[in-house]
Amino acid sequence: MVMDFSQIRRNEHLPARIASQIGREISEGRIAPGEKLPTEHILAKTFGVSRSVVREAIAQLRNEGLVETRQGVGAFATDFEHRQSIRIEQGNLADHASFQSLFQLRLPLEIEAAGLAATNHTAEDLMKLDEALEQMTGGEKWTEKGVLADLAFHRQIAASTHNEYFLLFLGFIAERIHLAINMAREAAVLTEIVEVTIAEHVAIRDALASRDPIRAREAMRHHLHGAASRLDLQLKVY
Amino acid sequence: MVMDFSQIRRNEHLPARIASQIGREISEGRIAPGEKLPTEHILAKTFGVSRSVVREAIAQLRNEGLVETRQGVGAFATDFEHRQSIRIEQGNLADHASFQSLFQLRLPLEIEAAGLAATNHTAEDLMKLDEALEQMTGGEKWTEKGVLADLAFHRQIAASTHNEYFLLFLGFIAERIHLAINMAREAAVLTEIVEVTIAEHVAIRDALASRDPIRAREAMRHHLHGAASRLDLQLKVY
DNA sequence: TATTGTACGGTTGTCTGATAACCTTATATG
DNA sequence: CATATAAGGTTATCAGACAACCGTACAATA
Repeated sequence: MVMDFSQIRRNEHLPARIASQIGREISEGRIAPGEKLPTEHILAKTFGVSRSVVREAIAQLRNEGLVETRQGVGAFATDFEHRQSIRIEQGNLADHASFQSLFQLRLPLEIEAAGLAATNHTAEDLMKLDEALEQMTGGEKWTEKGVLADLAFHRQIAASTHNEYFLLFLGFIAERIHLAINMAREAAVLTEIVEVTIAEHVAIRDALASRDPIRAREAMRHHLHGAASRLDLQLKVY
Repeated sequence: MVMDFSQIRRNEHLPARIASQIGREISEGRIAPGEKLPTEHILAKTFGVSRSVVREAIAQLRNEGLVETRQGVGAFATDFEHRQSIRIEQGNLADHASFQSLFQLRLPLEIEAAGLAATNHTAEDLMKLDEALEQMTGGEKWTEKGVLADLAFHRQIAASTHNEYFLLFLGFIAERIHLAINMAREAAVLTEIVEVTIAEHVAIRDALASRDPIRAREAMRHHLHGAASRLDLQLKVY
C-alpha cells in the first residue's frame, strides 16, 4: 500500500494549523478582503481532512475576525481593520527586538496607570497593594512566588485605576512580559537586584498612598527604566 | 403535536451562545480555574444540542484561552491570567463611562506613539501621512471617507513608530472608538469642527516631519484633548 | 415592460454514529 | 516492588446525512 505524505502532517492540533494556513493566505493578501473562500467541501479535499476540521479552523478565524460566514452563501475574508481580538503569538517574544517593542508599549501605559491609580484608588486597593508588597519582601524573596507577587503588584495598580481597559490591556501585556522573562531568567543576576526592585516598588506604593499622581508617575517611570536596563533593553524616552 | 421550546432558542449561531454561557460559568467562578468541565457528551445532553456544537463552542473558548483541552482527559478551565487574546464586546462601548475609559487608555498610547514616530519615521511614512491628510482636506470633507482618512492618519502614525505592537494595539483601540463614534454621531456638530480637527492634524504632521518628539507629543496631546472635549468626555490629565 | 412568485442548486449549520488516539487507573506478572 | 498489560473513559477526527438559508433563473402575472 502506498502512503500519501503530501498532505498535512498530523502530529498536533489539525484545525489550528489549517486555520493559521488559511489565515496566512488572507494576511498576505492571496485572498483579498471581501473575497470568497473555497467551500468547506473543497477545503476539506484540498487539505485532505474532514469537513469537521475545516469547520473548526474557519470558526477560529471567525473568532479572530478574519473571516465572516453567511449561511447558504459562503465564507468571506474581511479586511484586517475590524479584527475582533488581539493576540500575540507565543514565539514572537523570543526575539529580543520584539520583546523590547512590547516593553516600550508597556511603558506609557504603566506610567499613566500609576497616575490614575494615585487619584482613583480606594482603601481596599491600597491594602491589596501592601499585601503584594509583603509577599515580595517576605523571606523567600526571589522565588517563583516573588515573581508572581511582582506581577500581582502591577496588576493591582492597573485595577486601582478603576478603568477596566487598563486592567485588561496591562494584565495581558504584563503576562506576556513575565513569560518572556521567565524563559530567559538568570537566577543569579536576579537575586542581586531584588533589594533595588523592592525599594522601587515601595516608592511607587508611597506615592500612590499620598494621592500624588505626578510623583506616582515619576516613581513608575523610574522603576520601569530601571527594570528595562536590568533586562538589557534600550528604550526611547522623552 | 406538542412542541418543545424548553431548549435553547436556535435563532442565531448556536455555538457562540453556548460558548458564552460556558464562558460565563468560568468568568463568574462557578467553574473554578483548573477544574474539569463536564464531558462533551454531557454538555451536549445538557444544552440539548449535538456534540459538534459543543465542540465548536469549546474550541472558541480554547482560542480565547479560557479553557485547555487534553485529549483523552478532558477540558479544563484556566485561570484568567494566561488568556491568549484580548477582546472587547461590541455592546460595552455603548455605555458612556466605558467609552470614556477606553479613550483614557488611548491617550498615553497615542502620545507616546507620536513621540516615537517623530524619531523613527521614514520618508515613505511621511508621504503616506500626507496622503491621509489630503483626503481629509479634500472637497468632500466630513463624509464617511473623511472619517476613514482620520483613522488612516492615526494608523499611519502608529505604523511610523516601527513598533509592531503600537500598530496592533492602537489600531484595535482606534477601530473600536471609531465604531462607537459612528454609532452616536451627530453630523451637524461634526461639520462645524472639521476645520479645527484638520488644523490639529496638520500640527501633528509638521512636528513629526521636523523630527521633534517633544513637540509631536504635545501636538498629539492637544489634539486628543480637543477631540475628547468635543465628544463630551472628561479625561484625567497630568 | 416590470413585478412577483417559485423552483432549483449550492453553501453553511447541525445532527448522528462510528473509529482512532490518548490518558488514567486498576490488575496482573516477574 | 517495579513493570507490563488490559480496560474504560475522553477527546480528536472522520463520514454521511438532513435542515436552513441564500442567490439566481425563469415562469407567471399585471
